[in-house]
Amino acid sequence: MKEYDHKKIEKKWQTIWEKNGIYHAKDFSQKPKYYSLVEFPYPSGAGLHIGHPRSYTGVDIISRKRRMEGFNVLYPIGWDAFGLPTENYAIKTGKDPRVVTKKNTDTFRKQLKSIGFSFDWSREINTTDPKYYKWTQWIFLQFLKKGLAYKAKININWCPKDKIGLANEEVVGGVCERCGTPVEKRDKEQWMLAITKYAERLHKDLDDVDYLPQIKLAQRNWIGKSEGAEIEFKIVIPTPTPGIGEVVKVFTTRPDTIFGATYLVLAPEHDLVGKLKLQIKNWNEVERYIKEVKNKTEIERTGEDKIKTGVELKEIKAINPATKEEIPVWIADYVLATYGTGAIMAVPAHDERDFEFAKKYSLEIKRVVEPLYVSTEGESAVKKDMPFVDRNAVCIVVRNPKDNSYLCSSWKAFKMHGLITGGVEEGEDVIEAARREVYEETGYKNLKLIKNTDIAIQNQFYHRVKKQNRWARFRYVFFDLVDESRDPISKEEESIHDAVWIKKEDLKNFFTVIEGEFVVDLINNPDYIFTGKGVLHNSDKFNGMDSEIAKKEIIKFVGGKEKTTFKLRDWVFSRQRYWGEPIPVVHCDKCGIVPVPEKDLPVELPKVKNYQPTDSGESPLANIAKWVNTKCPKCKGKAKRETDTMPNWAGSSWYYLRYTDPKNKKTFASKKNLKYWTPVDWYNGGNEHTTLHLLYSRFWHKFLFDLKLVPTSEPYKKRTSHGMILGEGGVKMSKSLGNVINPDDIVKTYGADTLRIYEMFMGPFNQSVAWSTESIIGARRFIEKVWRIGKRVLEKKNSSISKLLHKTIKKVSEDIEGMNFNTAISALMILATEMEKAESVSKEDFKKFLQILSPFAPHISEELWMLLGEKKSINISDWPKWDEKLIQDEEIKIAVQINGKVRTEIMIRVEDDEETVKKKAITDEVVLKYVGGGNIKKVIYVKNRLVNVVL
RNA sequence: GCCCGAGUGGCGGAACUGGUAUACGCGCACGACUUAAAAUCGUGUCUCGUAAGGGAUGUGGGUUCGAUUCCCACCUCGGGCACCA
Repeated sequence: MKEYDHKKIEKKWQTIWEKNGIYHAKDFSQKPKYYSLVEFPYPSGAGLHIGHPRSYTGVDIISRKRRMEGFNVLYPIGWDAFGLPTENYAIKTGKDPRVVTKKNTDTFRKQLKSIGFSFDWSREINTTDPKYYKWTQWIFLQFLKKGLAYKAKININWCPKDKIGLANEEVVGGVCERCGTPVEKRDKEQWMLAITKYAERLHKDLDDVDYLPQIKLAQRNWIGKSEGAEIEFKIVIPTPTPGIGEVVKVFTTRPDTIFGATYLVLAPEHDLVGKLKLQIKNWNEVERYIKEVKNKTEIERTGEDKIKTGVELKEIKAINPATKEEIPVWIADYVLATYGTGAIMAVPAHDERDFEFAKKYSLEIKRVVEPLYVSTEGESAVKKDMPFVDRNAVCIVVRNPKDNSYLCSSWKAFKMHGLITGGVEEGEDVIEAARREVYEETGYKNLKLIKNTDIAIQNQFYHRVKKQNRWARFRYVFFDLVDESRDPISKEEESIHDAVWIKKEDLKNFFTVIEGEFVVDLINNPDYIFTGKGVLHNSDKFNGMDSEIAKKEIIKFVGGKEKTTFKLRDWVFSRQRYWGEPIPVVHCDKCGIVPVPEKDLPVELPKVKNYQPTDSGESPLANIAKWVNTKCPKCKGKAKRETDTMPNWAGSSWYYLRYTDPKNKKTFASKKNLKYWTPVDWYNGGNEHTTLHLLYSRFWHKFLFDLKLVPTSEPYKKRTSHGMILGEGGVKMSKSLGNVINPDDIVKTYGADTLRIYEMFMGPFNQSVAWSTESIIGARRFIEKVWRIGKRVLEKKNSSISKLLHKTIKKVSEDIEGMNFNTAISALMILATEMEKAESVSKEDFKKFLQILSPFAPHISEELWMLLGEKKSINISDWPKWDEKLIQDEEIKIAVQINGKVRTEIMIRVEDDEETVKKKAITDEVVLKYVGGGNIKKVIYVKNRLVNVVL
């Protein structure tokens, strides 16, 4: 047998596999189907990135295993070829994007084939192929028909230098991604897709799919569901005019705080503002502010030090529906026109943003929710079924300004550390009570009042002396010590607790009371804003009510209604670009927007001379009169074609459906094929696509489901993601850093099998890892080791290493399912080393090894498999099963710990019972030495793991 | 600021559900084979200590017979979001 020659072997098998079509998915089969999917690549001019094979190998391994398990597997590939880089290249060089794309996909195809992926190449698709985008356009027309595609004037990102509208993805840190110019806002008519109509279902149906938890979370955050209420505030204007400005609707998630709503804020763009032009006394100022906001750049609006600004609408008031009081009305750009109702009730005491604004403009701050601390442990735990006795109390913060320490109380009878507290008697002033308590408990006399706050907490506990459940409200009062003069305190007080001075930085560790955290926060941050749940206060008949319960009650009380709002916005679906699917509508003066009849699809992209957008920011298509001017399909009169194109998310929103029936001319995919193949069983892709692409395609799928065009409501059963491959040293791989690795070089030097093994071995699949050319050699050595063993097995045959083999079969089988490819390979390496050490290895055992190796390294496995006399490809052989009985050990080594430290090991038989093992352990020489004359307190036995002897 | 993810040898990383920390690989050192080198194989490789023994999983606490794993606080790195009421 010859030396291992990866070039020859890999080329040979790739050719044979292709010729025999062993990776072709059969439409309809007796076998169960399995649809595994990877994100199809964007064929850039730079060629395949070293990161592509990571995801593709991972899913290739799963697909290969499934084939061997008897599934009819669909593992397809194609090209997501519309997009910016190609277009920019065309602008620069004047080359036709079709030609560039053809060249790039040819390169990619060749590269992918050289790595030996088991793709079904007969189903290759390309989003820029008119035969494909005909159906992208067709689906768009269905959206249009159902009223889910519409035109709207919206505020878009505009680059004044490139004179072009930018998608959000093209704005990085407030500047144009391409030229670095600060981005401006501009109103422009755009096509929109009403994804928000599906927000609730996109959110809820995540419950039923098997996505990694982080992916579900990211989707949920992006959709941003929040439940709250819509509440109307009456507007009071000096000269009432019927029909204008009578109410403002606000959206809030905290209706429970409405008694603390001390002003109203409208977004500057809010409808009402213009309507009240004549009523607003300071209209000039208001108008100036609105203009200013409109002209703010993205950087100014969202930049680091975004100080809140706003203007009061003078003479305009609103009525708080809970308190019936008049409150001022403001406009401010911290309120977004596009979220909720574009107006808020501001509750500065319980919202950080409102607080910041209120502080700046000296608006009223009214606290209406107070945190509740309930004692549940120890002697002060609240007794069940016992009524509460209400109590007014005070919590006194006394600071010694000399050393910035605080007066605390330490109880003698039990471990309790807190501040000085005490009850406020009927008719007693709070400050008086506070001074009295400090004096009685500590003897300090000269205190200077710093702040009498309206901050309070509520505390439910059991009073162990008075034997009653207490519900106390502690007001916080701040004093500074004037001098240290002090009177002696009573014997009784002395016996209960000590007064101690604690430095500010030590307070956190000192307090044992459950509200200690609150106290420390309060001392560190006098502007304490409480945004949590609690108990209502200052809220009339709702006082004392739990804030969660109060939400519903108050909505009823003020006549509001429960309302769910989403962060998700409708999808801006048009681009003023050349290299995208033309939006298939025409504009007719008489008939308005008219869809292109389905029989006339596709609307093909015409050839142009110049790919530069026009001066007005229209797509270059607008310059081609011959193409633009057309007949109206309805009235046959003059009409103009829409020149906007679709974003490059369009083609990828449904491509997985096309794979099931890629050549169909009558429909995007036949029902029969869709029924057989969908949903996708396992979809793996990059983290960067967990929000947009995944959400968009789920949206399209649900829409098609509603039209009864696809059989399931979700496209993907399972979704996982892979980590990036970084350059050496953990930095990003980029041309400018010169650390780009070309997969071609690796395949040439080390072989595809080595590349595959290395990429799977280098680290956990879902985590980013740094590339290391130095380390590849390990993967290569492993492959060579396999070759050497194969050579020897061919020459002589013999005994069996079945125990380790079966353990490895189990480990590899399970690890593949969990995408723990690195540990699977580690197990294969251990087995290979053992096989090489063994005197001999039987053919049968080695073949099983080859089978479990084959998904990772298909070429060498196939070569050795055939050399061993097999006639049919290893790829369609049966996945080996492990024998549970063979895996069981009879004797095992377990650890013996003394006080949790491993001191020795003993051999036990697996069938030994606990007593036997413990006896064996405590009579062990080493253990006896440690025990000496001492007592053994306890012996813990963890089955087949260890014995811990506690002395 | 908020939300996710991650911190383990010289390096990439392993450790099931709280149960022998450092598997596997790279690198390094020594040895075998060789005229020699490469390749390959073998041995060793967390750290302090001659040893007995001690100390180590970002830092500091806690729970436990026992913590990389659970809880609390903090630090660093990576990614996402960014006034969403």
